Amino acid sequence: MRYTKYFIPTYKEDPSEAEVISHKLMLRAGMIRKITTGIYTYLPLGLRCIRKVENIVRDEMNRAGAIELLMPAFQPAELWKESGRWDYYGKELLRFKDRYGRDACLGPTHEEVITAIVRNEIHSYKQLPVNFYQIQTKFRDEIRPRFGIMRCREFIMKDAYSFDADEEGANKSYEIMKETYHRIFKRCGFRFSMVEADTGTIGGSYSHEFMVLADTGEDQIVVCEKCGYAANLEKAEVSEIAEFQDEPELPMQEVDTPDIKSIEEVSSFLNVSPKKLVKTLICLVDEKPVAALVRGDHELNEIKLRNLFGAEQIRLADEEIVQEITGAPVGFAGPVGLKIKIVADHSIKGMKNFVTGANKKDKHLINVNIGRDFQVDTFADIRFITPQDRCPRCGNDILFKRGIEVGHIFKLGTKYSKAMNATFTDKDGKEKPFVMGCYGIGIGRCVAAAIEQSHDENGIIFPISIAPFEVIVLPVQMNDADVVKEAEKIYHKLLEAGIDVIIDDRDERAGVKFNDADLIGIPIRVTVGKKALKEQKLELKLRSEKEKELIPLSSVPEIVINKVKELYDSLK
RNA sequence: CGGGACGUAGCUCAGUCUGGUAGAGCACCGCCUUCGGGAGGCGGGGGUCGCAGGUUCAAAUCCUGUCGUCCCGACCA
Repeated sequence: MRYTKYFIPTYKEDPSEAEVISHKLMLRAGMIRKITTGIYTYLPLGLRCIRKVENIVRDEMNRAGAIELLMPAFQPAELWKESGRWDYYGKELLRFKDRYGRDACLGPTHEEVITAIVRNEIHSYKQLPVNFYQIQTKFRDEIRPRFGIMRCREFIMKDAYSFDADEEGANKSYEIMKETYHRIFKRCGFRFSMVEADTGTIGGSYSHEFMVLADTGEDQIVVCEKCGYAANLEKAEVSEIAEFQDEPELPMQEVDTPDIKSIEEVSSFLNVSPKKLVKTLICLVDEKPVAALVRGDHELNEIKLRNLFGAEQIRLADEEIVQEITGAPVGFAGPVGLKIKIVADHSIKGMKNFVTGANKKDKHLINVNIGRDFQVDTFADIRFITPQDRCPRCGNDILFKRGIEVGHIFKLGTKYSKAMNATFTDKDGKEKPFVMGCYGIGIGRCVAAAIEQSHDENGIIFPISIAPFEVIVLPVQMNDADVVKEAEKIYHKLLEAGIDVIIDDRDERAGVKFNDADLIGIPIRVTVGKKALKEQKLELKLRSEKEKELIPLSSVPEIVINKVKELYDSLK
């Protein structure tokens, strides 16, 4: 490719619309441009990176035996009503009516469509297992799109769906995808971690996320370096440690706490540690009120609570409902005398003489005790893990890290096949629902994550596997015929060798070219300058390293080709 | 949906408080010089100041509304 025949509109300054580094750099490098909130054009350079990631993904999916197809983005509402997600998915599903007034949506994911296809086309266990995948544009009307293409409303995703005859087969398919994902992300040059995750709106029995480790990541993950346990913060289990406090139960007492509501306020007003407080949160679990109890210094994990009840929706009750249930304004709720179901975190079990709200305005209770003053219906793990907690598997220290979710795999089981009546005939002649799995990779997000993970003050440092070009040939003096001639020669030799090379043939000053080459992150730079040329030499520089190397003109293109190979090998 | 910030040239921003001829740098076009880390000179083009009302002799500037953008949160995954 010739720079002058291509289109790479770079910016010198950070655009005001961007906050995080990958977003800034993608705009500056001329990779993407915003059309409206969460909607982007991939400019030629950005598209090249997208295609490189796609090709890695395609290559590895094919190797794993998955079969590529392409489903429509346009999806009729009927399918979503069959699966039950038309009502459940919420506003994130981009809905519309066609000219006849029929409900439809733009697909945020394709469980419904693939299940509809498979139930019509696959009828025998002999055709199983099978794994279909596609690389396609998805639509999710995110409530708050941000960070450029990291979280946007229209994005390219690889999604795959496996169908098996039984649990065992489904587990095998899941394991194959796990392995495949490790290979893919390795080839993308990521430092990443696979973590246990919640299944969210996709549903199913269990799932893992693949997180690229980066400080700016949206997700918090918890890892144990000793045993390898790793989980999304919201999923991370808390081990049931019962710290029984050995003290006599004191008489419960009501105290005045005028306008003292928050944990901090109560704690300092009564001069007790937040660990002596119990928070009572009134939640609506599928619209039924439940009181959730956690220690003052802990946070309720609503997802755990939702999963405990197997509920679809959960939310904190608003002021009116709290008033109705507790008889007091928000801030004074307590378990004593409550008529609704009470769920308490394990950490409450051993507490004695703690503080709670009194269900009266401006009153709290001190020296409250379980069993004597109120009953707990269920003890469960319903809080977020904290850095003070131990690894739920091995009991060692845990670390908190941040990550960018680039892949997510789900064991779906028969959730969709049952709901949509997708069955096959098994060996024994019986009709059975397919056991499914689904597997996603955010293609664009991979590009953003790569930048987030690897950049410096001059710009992007792409791993060679997803860089827009592998090599840039940079003639320094465009007014020197020899320099231009040699640069052209090298460019053509590399092209012939099958290298993805660009020559910066612009009549620009050297500084401009160097800065652009650094900004867009081309891994290998071959600089042709008249000084070195006099000695029959060229300069070779890796974007990832500071040092330059002079190489003999006669050794090109071999040295460069070897360098390319070397960089690829480092990603295996 | 709540809180905050912002909207002036392609980009980054000044000017708004205190109303009075719409600016700078970069980018773009032409000429000259320069040529290994975002060059310099001279000349030039480009903006209904987000939009709509209002106040005023006069509005980028003050008031009201509205749209859009970004950040934080809620929500969602």
